[in-house]
This record gives sequence, C-alpha cells and structure tokens, in this order.
Amino acid sequence: MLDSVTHSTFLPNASFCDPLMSWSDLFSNEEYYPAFEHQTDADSNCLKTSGIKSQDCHSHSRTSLQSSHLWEFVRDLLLSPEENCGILEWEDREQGIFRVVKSEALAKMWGQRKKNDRMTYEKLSRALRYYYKTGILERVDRRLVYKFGKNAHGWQEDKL
DNA sequence: GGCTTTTTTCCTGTTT
DNA sequence: CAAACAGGAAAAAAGC
Repeated sequence: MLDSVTHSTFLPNASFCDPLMSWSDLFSNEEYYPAFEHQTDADSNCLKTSGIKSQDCHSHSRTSLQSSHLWEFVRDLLLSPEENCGILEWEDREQGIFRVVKSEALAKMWGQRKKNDRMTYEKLSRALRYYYKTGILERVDRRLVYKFGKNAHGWQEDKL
C-alpha cells in the first residue's frame, strides 16, 4: 500500500492543490472511514495530481503523516514533498523557518487527519500559537511564517 | 477514573 | 476589504 507512491508519471497538474478546489469536493459527504483503511486518501489524491517522483523524498516520509501531534504533522508534511503539494515551503531550511503557502489546504489536510471537517486555518493557527509557549515553535513576524523551536525535533536536514 | 496536556471552538480586537 | 495574528476562556479529546 505504501507503494501507491510508485505511479511516478509526472503530472504537474496543480488543480487539486488549489486550496479551494481540493478535498472538500471529493469528501463532501462526510462518511467516516474506518481508522486506517483510507489513511492515504488525502495523500493519494495529492499524489495523483501533484505527481512527484517517489525517489525525491527522504526515507523519513515513509511513515506518511501518522504523527499524532499537529507540529509533527506539519513537520512531516514539510519533509515529504510527495504529499505536500506545495502547501508548505521551507523559507530557511537550516533555521527551520517555513511558510504556509496554502493555509486552507493545510487546514483541510489536518482536519482530514483528525477526521474533522470543520477544521479551519483560523483554528489550526490558534493551536500553532500555543506552541510558542512550549518552545515547539518560535515566533516569526511575517504572515504565515513559522519557525521550529528548541523543543521541536526531527526537522533538521542533517539530523534525519 | 482522574489528572494533565494538547487541540478545538469561539470570541473580540488588532494588524497587514 | 479579506485574511492573519493575538490570546483569553472553556470544552473536548488524547495520553497516562
């Protein structure tokens, strides 16, 4: 099942990565799927459309986005180009600064992960702001830009 | 089960 | 103006 990544045809179609057009339409009827059977639904949709070759990615991304915490989810998304869809983007890889390129899409993906279709970036960002207190994230005074803090781990390029 | 931590929800105000 | 940012408060969910 993890080999769903192997249809490597290049397909630079970005329509599914459009924040407004993505999963809400495909999952408009909010059926609840059994725990992990459809776990890669979001990912494969992303894969089909963004179609980035599997070899590009670090081995890290293999356990695709099962992380229970929000910051880990964000981190893993950042680390796995094939499911990222350009939702997140490194601003400064060394310093762990990244930017949320498609806020709405990120919220949808997180909501999908938590089986919560009411998730919004507004609410997601509130959770991110709580991380400032715990040192998981640090403040960057640019809109949609965050930085991993001292208590975040597993994001550093050389420490993978 | 209770307690703690994390996330969600909601809100009101501010800033970009 | 719309979208982000800011946090307080409270409740729900998740972990232990």
